[in-house]
This record gives sequence, structure tokens and C-alpha cells, in this order.
Amino acid sequence: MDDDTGTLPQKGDFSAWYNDILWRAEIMDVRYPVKGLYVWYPYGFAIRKHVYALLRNLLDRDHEETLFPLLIPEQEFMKEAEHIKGFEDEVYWVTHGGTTPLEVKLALRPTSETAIYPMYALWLRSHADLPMKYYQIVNTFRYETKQTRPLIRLREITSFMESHTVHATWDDAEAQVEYELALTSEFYNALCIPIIISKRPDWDKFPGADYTMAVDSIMPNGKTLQIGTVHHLGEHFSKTFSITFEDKNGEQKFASQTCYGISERCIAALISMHGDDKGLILPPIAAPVQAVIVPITIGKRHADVLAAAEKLKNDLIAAGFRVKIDTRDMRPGAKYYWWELRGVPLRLELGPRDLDAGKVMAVKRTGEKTQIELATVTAEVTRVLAEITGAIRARAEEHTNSHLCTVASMDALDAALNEGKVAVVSWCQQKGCGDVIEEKTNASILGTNARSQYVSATEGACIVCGKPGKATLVGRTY
RNA sequence: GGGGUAGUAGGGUAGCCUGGUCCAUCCUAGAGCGUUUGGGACGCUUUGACGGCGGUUCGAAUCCGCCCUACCCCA
Repeated sequence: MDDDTGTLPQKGDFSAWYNDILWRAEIMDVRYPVKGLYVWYPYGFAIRKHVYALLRNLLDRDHEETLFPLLIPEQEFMKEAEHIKGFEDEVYWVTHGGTTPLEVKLALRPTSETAIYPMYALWLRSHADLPMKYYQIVNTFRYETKQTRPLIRLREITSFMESHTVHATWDDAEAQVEYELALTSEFYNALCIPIIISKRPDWDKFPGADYTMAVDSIMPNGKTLQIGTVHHLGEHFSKTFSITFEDKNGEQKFASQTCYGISERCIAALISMHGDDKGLILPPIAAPVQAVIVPITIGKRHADVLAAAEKLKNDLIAAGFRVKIDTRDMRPGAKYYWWELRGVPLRLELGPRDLDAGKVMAVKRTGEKTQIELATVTAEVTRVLAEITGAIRARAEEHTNSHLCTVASMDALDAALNEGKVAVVSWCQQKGCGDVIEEKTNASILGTNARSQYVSATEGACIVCGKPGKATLVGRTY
């Protein structure tokens, strides 16, 4: 019997689970016949819509949304040498218009600095124009050579939020980096996804940045997934693209810039962090359907039960919830499994017995059944959804906590990594020692200056050379 | 970057070496009819495929070539 509960692989086999749930829960169809390009199913796209609505709301507090072209002329794209080096192997080029070769090749943006900054140079005149804080949510193209993976490593990133800000001074830009990290923390906290922020080592920073702050989450198998980055660009790009302004003294000055990105990896993290053996578990804030009503229609009570279910739906929708009623000709049990697979946080079962008692059975996706009064149902649903969010967050935090540890030797580091953990070590920040750590453990240095409630930073002797070092995160990455 | 292995209906498989079905097969798959419905219902009827392009051949899922895609392992 229990071997017949469905064919979704166990969450413990994370890779298989992930590949399967994408199509079973109708998030992505991976059968599109081009490598690294995938199709959003309507249900997956609805999840995306709610997640990105949340992101937009946060950004719109003090950014403005814009939209720049997909195509970038070769000469603009080639202006910033360091930047080019970072991307040249990954760029798709448009070389023809119809059958006519183009005189100027056009790059499909792998990221939009070189599309946006020439325009910023035109827009920025005076210190009074600063700061400028704009973002866009677009698709970008990267010719990935490593194995592609839906939502994680794509040749077309379909949902790239990139924010590009301009400031009068380096310090102002630094403050913006901090602000955007706070914004990111708020975003992921709302999605119940625990994060660790750290400063990437120099060899791993964004091409053309002064420094890169990265946001990582720990996946079920212990690998880390980078789900956000904030870069301090200093004056690299403003010098290249002549982004200057006249200050109060009438002098021309180069601006300082930041850029900041979040992609659909946030949805990969959402799915992976919360799901279980039965399927997705969506926090109510991201769920296309927050509560599903399953009418139990038996015998001659069809009409009564359906009418009551309809009223319940309308009451809840009027109260602002996203609710569906499932009247399909299926047995109730089959519907339960169907909605559980899709991660709907709350199921409301309404049958003759409940109706007579003036109650409805509320079943949490996180596993708990309670009866609630129909008379006060909107208040009760509000409370129960909040409890579900709390349970999801607690579980994710427990997972993250239990996958972090502090170690003081290479052997202990190796052991921790092989257990599927992310480790905190002391490192002197010299490239040589960094290489030793990465090569001996077959893992990556995520970064220093860890900021997370899950990491109590320490200083100590470098795990390789013994010189004074800083707390550094080491993990296996996606 | 370097190796493997594979692609057959919505999903899962057999067949391929040794070319020749008018009937491949299983399913939580599609369509239809009926009986059902408080944790994955059942009966009957029925639809549907050999990743793509080219080649060899009287004849190709099967042999050959190129391409595309997927998964796994190792830098």
C-alpha cells in the first residue's frame, strides 16, 4: 500500500526529486528542444508572479522600474575590458538581419551594464540627479557550457531582476550595497528561505566590480545555491562610459555605482527548501492557491454542500485570499494528493457533517488537522495561514542550522563537507591558501565577512598557513 | 573542459546485436459511456510512438553518417 503513494522520488534523493517535481507540480516543462531553455507552465508562472510581485513591492519603495533593450551593439559591449573577459565565452551574438550580415554585431545581453550605462551617461548631468536607482526584470542569455538545470543554470534566464544605482561617492554606493542586502534579506525572509550573506573572494567577484556580496542558501543535499548578488562597481564603469556629474563646486566627477541581481533561482530555492516527499510546500505569500475547498458531496446533499462551499469561497475571496474550489469528478482522496503535490498550504474540507455542525475541516500542508467555525472563518484562515508560514520558516531554519558547522582543521573540513555541510573556517585571505582549501576539499570558498544569524563569526589561525585569518564559508556549490 | 550512457504514445519499459506483423506491453496517461465519491474508485469501448535529417535496402524502431536533447561520472 505505502509503495503506491505516488511516484515522486523521495526528497532524500534530491536531484531526482527536483527533476521530477518540476513537471509533476507543473512548474517547468523541460522538454523544449533547445539546451538550457525551459517552459514555464501556467502554475509555475503563477508562483513566479507572486514571488516577483513581492520583489517588486520591496524594490518600488525607492527604486523605479525601467526597461532596456535586449540587444547590445558590439562596440558598447566591448568597452569594459574586465567585464568582457568575464562574459566573452558566454555571449550569444546576432550576426544577421534576415540574410544580410550585420555591419555591427549585436549581443544578446548576458547582463545589462553595457546596455544601461551609455544611457546613464546621457541621463546624469548634475549632483541633483543623484542617486539614480533603477531596476528591470528581463530575460538574459548566457551560453552556459556546464550542465544546465531548470531554474538554476540556464541559457536563457527568464526572470532576471537587475538593479543599477548611481551615487555621488564611493561611500554612498557602499551604503546602497548594504541597503540592497537588507532588502534581499527581507525578501527571502518573507519566502521563509534562510540565507547567508558573505563577501566573495576577489577571484570570484563580478567582472568589473570592486567587491561582490553574495547571498547563498543551503539546499537539501547540502550544496549551496547563490540566490542573489550585490556588487559595488566603484568607478570602473563610470570611467568607461563617462557617467559623470557636475558637483556643487561646478567640477565634473565620476559617479560610483552598484548593481544587484536576483533571478529565478529564488524560485528554485523556494521549491527545494520547503518541499517534501509529497510534493511542494508553498508559503502562503507565494502560493497561487492559498486555500483549496474540497466539497464532500455525498448522496442527496450535493446541492447544499456545493452552495455552502461556493459561499465559503466567495467569503474568503472577498477577504483577500486566493481560493479555489475543487468540484472535479474525482474522489476526495485523489484531490487531496493532487493539491498536496502542488503545495497548496491549506485545504478546507466541507461535507454534510461539517455543514450540520457549522464547521469546516482545515488541513495544513505542514501536517495538522483542525476544525474551524464557519461563522468566523476569515479570521481563522488568517490565523492558520500565519501558523503555516511559521512552521515552514521554522523547518527551513532548522535545516540551515543543522547544515552549518565550524571547523579548525583541514581533516575536519573535509569530513564536514562530505557530510553535506557548509563549514566555517579561518582563512588568511591569501590566494595560495584559498587554492589549497578548494583543491584539497573539492569545494569552494563562498566568502568572508559572513553575515547570518546562523553563523557566529570567529577569527583565528588560517587553517592552511596558521597566520591570522577571518571566518570564511566553505561549501560545495551549484 | 574530459569521459560515459541513453532517447520508442502524456509517463514508464520490451524489441535493436540477427532488417520483414495484420496484435508490443504497463501506468497515477488521453477521449467516451456508465456506476461511484469523508485519503489515490471500478467496468466496458477507444486513441496514440519509434528524437531530427540524410544514407543503404524491395523493405529500417532495428544497419551507417551527421545533428539535436537528456542523464551520470571525473577535472
